[in-house]
Amino acid sequence: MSTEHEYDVQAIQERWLPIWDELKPFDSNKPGDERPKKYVLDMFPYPSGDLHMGHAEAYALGDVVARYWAQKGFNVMHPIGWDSFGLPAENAAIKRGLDPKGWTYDNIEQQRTSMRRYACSFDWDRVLVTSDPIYYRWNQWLFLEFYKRGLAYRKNSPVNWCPSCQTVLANEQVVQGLCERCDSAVTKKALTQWYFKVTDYADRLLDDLDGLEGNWPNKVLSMQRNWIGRSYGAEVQFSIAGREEPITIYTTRTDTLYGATFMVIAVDSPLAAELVENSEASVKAEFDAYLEKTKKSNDIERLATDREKTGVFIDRYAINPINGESIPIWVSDYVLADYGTGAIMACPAHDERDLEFAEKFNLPIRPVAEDPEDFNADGARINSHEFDGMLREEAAEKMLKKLEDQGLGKKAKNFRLRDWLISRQRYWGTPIPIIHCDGCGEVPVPADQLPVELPSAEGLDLKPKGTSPLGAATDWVNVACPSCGKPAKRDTDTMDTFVDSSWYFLRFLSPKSETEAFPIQAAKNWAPVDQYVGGVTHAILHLLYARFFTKVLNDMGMIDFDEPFTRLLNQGMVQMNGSAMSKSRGNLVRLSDQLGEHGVDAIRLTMAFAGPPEDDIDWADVSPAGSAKFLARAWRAANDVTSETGVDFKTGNAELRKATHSFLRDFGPLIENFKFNVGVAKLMELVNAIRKTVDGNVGGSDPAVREAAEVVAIGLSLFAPYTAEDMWAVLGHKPGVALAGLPKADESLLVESTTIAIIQVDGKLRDKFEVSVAITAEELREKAFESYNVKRAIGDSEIANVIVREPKLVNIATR
RNA sequence: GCUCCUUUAGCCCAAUGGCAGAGGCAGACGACUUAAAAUCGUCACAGUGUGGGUUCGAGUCCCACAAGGAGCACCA
Repeated sequence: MSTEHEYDVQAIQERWLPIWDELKPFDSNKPGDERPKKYVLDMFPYPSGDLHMGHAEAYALGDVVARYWAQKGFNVMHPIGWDSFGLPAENAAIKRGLDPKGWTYDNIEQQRTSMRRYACSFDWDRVLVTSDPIYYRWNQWLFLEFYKRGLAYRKNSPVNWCPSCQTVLANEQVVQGLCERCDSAVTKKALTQWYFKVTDYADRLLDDLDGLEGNWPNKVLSMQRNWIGRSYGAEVQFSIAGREEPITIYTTRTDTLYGATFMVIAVDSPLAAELVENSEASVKAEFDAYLEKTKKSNDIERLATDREKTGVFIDRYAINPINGESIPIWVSDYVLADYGTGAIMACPAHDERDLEFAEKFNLPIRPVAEDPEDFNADGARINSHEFDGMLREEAAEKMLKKLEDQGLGKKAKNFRLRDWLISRQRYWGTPIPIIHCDGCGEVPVPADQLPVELPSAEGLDLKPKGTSPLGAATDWVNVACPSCGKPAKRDTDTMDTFVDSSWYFLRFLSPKSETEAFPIQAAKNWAPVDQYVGGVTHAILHLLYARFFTKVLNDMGMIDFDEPFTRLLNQGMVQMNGSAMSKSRGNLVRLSDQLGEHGVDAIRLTMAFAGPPEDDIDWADVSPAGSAKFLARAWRAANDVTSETGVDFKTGNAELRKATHSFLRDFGPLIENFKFNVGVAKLMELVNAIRKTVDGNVGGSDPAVREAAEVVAIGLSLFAPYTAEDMWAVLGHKPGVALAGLPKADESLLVESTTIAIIQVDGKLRDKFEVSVAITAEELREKAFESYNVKRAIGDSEIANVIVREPKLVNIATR
């Protein structure tokens, strides 16, 4: 405990850290531990430097949850690791001419030290680092398992391409259509790349979101639903003059088939290329010019919403199967090559985009709805022969039936979700464990030859140049084919780092294992994650990929659940003066400065108290100095206790005991519902009550004061571990307030014999008085009518209704 | 354009459909002090973005609108 009668933040921090290292209160692997299990996980950080304010918020809030369950008597597994592969390390290395490895591991050490000082309740025996071969070996193993199941495959398709950096970019590396590194306009380029077949799981990924309702933020659920974007419709076959095979189009509006006046095909699709193959030179030239222009156009132009429609008529015709009509075929960039079949029927009378196109190129517009105002064509059909008069739904159904009978159409669904492009032409990532052999083709690296370790970066030019830097590591690239033994080459691409983070929560069960990705039995005991905590920035990609992996692992029989994160808490961001903190904006608040000025506990408490955790915190609006003041106040309250440990609380001051136990009743539900700010407010209330009791005529010797101070120390341990531990010592206890346990509220202390009854007339408060809680409805009603204020409010009005909710309320409604 | 969130005191934020205020910041006043800081105490301040509706009763439920924010975006 503090020797001075004064709250010394720095001294307290230095005192307890080594003692906790000894005690290991958050070791989740104690032999014979009988406590029920709880898996609490914070999204692991990228080691891009020291911890910043965002980390401070995330880990403060994650710690509240983890420490709460520990106080509730659970064996909490709260592990930490580093998501340490990726571009920032590589870019830093290029800039400084260093090995990405050194930069990465230096940062990890710095963050580890900062986390320890920040008193994170991590289990330090379960650390993982994704750039360790012992970790990424299992990325490779999983890749090969996916490959076996046809879930990992290579295909040639257009990808984001930065012409200046000469590299493929992930969607997330394209910012407003510009390369995040060099700000040049990103274009598309066709390349052969590795993909994971997420689309095979699209239905399950969408449908299973329903089961997360209530436990995941609605925002995330709707973002995921949006992203997956399932639509129901039909595939319809249009035969083509001069082509044997018909063209299949996808539509959600079979009911507008009679309004289809032309067909549009994605200009960059293989189908379009094929259709113009033997066209007249003039058509072909026009097509080629347009295709070239489209390829050069970048996302900036594509994003412009008011962009005029463009396209080329390719002098070919399709037959509309519903009426045998011949319609012209156009190519355009407004039809996407990789959605549906890359071809649509255009119904300009009932589709805004088609209408715009038709107007631009003077194509016929034929309405199929009776009411000219009915753009959506919900009402009665016209121009639709035997279907005339039918409403949208019936028309859709019957037209599809007709097509089905002729074998020209069938029900279909489509997803906005695309397969996951996982290959990167970069050095700092998990090598893809495939060997390319001229004779045998793609050959998986045999499991007993894993891991395929990254070669040293020494001598490699890491600068992006369109192909992976690993290609230059000739000793590494050239290997014997595992199948035929002839000279072959390793795949030189590395995996997207989202692969690493898609299953790391399972690796924590045995981070050091060299024989398995994770132990199946331990996964049964510990997983899925009971509580996941992290930023909303990962609402789509990371969470979707982790859900995908979980479903695949479930299908592989390795786990018995199919959702990885039972509950999810998304904390907001820390801002300064209304905007995200950044060096260039000049509003950067340094965590180390804040910790130095106010102490770890005050910063953690401020994060929890600022407001609901999912809201952004504006650092200009909060008061770490105020938090520090409260901590000192709480600490002094403990110092004011003069009774001995173990004193019988029952004889203590009744009023304070009641405050203590109503705190104990309210606190748990508040934390479990993530109302940390309210929980802190309740602690402040209790400290105020102690102060009042001590300074009043009861004094510090009353047992109720000790009881209240001990409860404050335990409750405070969730937010301010150093102060709480010191208070615990001041109160005469052995170190270990983190596991002291939250006492149960004594309900008998909370029973009221009287309450205040509210009397309303027409919903307005007119009188209130104290009544027994046992009062009958009849008695309360009578008392209400005796009130002078009530009589006056009623006046001459006639009474229409009297609502009595004894013992609290009477509402008299007048006419 | 589509989807979603938010709006309560000068500020950050509470309030199982039942007295609008739990807590804090900033503020005023007082006690302690030679003084200041720290500490302790007391106090003031809104009727819940706007307009409707449901209800005995609405900050809370429903509808429309406004403002601010987030995500997706030519997905046929």
